[in-house]
Amino acid sequence: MPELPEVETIVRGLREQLLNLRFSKVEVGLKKCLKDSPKNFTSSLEGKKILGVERRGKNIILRLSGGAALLVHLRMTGRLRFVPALTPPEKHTHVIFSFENHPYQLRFVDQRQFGRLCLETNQAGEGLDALADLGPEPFEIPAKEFVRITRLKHRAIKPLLLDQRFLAGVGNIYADEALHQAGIHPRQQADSLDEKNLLLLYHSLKRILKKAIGAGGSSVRTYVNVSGSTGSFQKYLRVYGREGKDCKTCGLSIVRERVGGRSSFYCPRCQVLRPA
DNA sequence: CTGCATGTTAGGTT
DNA sequence: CAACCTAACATGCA
Repeated sequence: MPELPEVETIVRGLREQLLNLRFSKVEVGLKKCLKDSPKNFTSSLEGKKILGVERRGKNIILRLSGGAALLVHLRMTGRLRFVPALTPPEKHTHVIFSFENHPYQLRFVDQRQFGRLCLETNQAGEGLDALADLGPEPFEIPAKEFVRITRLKHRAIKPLLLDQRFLAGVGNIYADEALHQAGIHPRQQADSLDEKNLLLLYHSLKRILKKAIGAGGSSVRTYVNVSGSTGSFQKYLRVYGREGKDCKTCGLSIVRERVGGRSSFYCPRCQVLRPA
C-alpha cells in the first residue's frame, strides 16, 4: 500500500520530528517484525541518536549515531505514528520507541504484521545489505538509461515496473496510473515499446509520483502519515480502483484484469495492446 | 461462509 | 540465468 509517494511523505514527517532525538527506551510487543532478537534490537538502539531520515524505494532509513541504521519497510498495512506518550496504544501496536527528554513516542503499528524493522550495524561501507538489490530511483535514473534498460527486458511492462530490482518504489497504484497516462497496455512487452513511448512513460511516471508526493500520497485503505492525516491523491486516480467507471479521457469503462498475478486497471481504448 | 486485497519473498517450473 | 507462477504471511471487509 505505501508506495514511493506515501513513504516519501512519511520520511519527510519523520525528519521534521525525529532529527537529533535520542532513543531512551524501545519496547517490542511482536518479535516477528524484527530480524534480530528483541533483546539485541532494543539494547543496540537505546542511547543512539537519530542523525538523518532517508528513503530508498519503499524503505525508510533512520541513520543513527555510531554508524548504525534502522530500516523500516511497511509492506501492506504498516504505519509509523508520532504521538504523545500518553496516547493509549491503538490496536496492532507492535513496537514503541521513547526518546530522551521528549513527551512523544514513535510507534510502529501494523494490522497484518507483514511490515519489518531491521537494524543494520554496518560500518564504513555505504551499502545497507537489505537494500543491495534495489533498482534505481525513478527520480534519479536518466531518461535515456530508463529507455535502455526497459528495452532489454522481454516481459510485460506492468510487472516490470513493479519489480523493485528494476526500479525502486513503484507499486500497483502508480504503475497503473503511469501506464494509463502514457497510453500503454499493462501487458505490452517491454522490449516492444519504442523510444517515444518509453520517454512518455518515464515522464508520466515521474509527473505522477511528484504530484502524489505533493498531495501527501493516496489514502486508499489504511495509509496515514506520521501525524495521522490522510493523503489526498486518491481523488486524482484515473484508473486504479475504478473498475466499471468511465475513463476520464475517453469515457469508456475501465476494466480490471490480472497481470503478473496482480490486479491491474486500465482503459481498453486508451491503452491498446499492440502485437510485439 | 467464501473470496479477495495492498508488498515481498521463497520456492518451484518453464 | 531470465521469466513466470503460486503460496505464504494476518486481518478485515464485501
